[in-house]
Amino acid sequence: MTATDADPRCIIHIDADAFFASVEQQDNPVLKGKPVIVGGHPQGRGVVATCSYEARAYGVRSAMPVAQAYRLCPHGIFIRPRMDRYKQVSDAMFDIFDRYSPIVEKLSIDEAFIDATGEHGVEVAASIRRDVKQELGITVSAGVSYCKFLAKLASDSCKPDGLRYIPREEAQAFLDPLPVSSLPGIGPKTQAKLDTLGIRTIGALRQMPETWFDKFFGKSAKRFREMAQGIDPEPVTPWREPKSISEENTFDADIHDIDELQGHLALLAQNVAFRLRKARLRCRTVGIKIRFYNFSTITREHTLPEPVSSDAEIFQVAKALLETAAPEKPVRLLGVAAKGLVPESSRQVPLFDPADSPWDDISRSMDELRNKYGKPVVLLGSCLNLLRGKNET
DNA sequence: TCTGGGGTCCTCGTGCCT
DNA sequence: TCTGAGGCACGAGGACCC
Repeated sequence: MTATDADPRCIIHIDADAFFASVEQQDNPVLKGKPVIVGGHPQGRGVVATCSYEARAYGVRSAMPVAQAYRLCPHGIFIRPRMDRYKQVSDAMFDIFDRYSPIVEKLSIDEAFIDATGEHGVEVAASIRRDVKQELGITVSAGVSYCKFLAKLASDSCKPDGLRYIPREEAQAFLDPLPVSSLPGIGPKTQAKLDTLGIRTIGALRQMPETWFDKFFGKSAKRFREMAQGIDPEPVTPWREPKSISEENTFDADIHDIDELQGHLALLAQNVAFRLRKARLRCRTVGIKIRFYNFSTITREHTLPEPVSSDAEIFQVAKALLETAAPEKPVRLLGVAAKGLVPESSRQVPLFDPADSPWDDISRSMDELRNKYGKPVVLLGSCLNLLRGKNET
């Protein structure tokens, strides 16, 4: 099969332009036309989440340390992210997508694939762009093609505020000169390895024999070989079950004290457990992540015989893992993850004791209080120790 | 330069069981 | 009883994405 074979699908990829920064500029028109940088504090450890195109003119990029962004653009307007507000605008944007197709795959807060098979894709994409601009005041770029990854490459190539269609007969000519890193799944490490072999473009990659793909990419060989040929049979999938829920925190200053680490761990465990219950899920595996002062990172996890979702049970496992890991170097980041997710109803109930775990009742009561008064109102004992320490300073 | 947070997927090593 | 092969689950870590 080649890119010229019949594939009757029509897929649109929509990607908001500098989403967080655009929302900030829309909410506060004084910011329009100015270099807006959304991310951590300029004197802190954060990175840039998004920046306006005015900031990009100074070399500021996403994922760049904020301190570096500050050096490049000291007169930039640095804003802390307001995720709740971005989520609101995102929901409104997805409501617009839903008007045009029942098959919408959410890739992230500001990006989606829309299956427009049977429609005139370019006209649909143009209408969506117009609606989003009129109703929400932000611009989105759209790519239209017969498969997902080409639709995405199309929208990437016309940013900002553009619309591009890649028909089947032009796919190979479009792909061949692009760098290999344009293919989803080829990041800096794989790109560097390919570079040492002299393979720098998708066209060069496409020329490699099938046996070479098998050896280089292993299990993913078929997918990369097909993508290089403009083939991507992946359907637009409206909903996927989450595989894990995690929360992590980078500290303002590295922490050495184990009690203080446990306090942070309790807060993280509690937030993860709260999100699990909100999603009506339980987890079988609890993991922790520790990143040390020198950026070396370790993970530890433990699988339980029965799935859990209470604050106390998740914290107990996380605490045991932290004790096993016994970090001796200063810690800059701590995280807690819940994996092996199963529906809430899947916990086995003992034959002669129909009651849930005693922690379930406690967690339910805590959730009611949290929902009423906000998250921090009920805290595990270890968190209280942490806050007590903070208040004393 | 100095690296966030929340995810997914893959590979590899190890231990257990048959 | 011992040994090796194969399958499987688990755990750790790397790479990647937005």
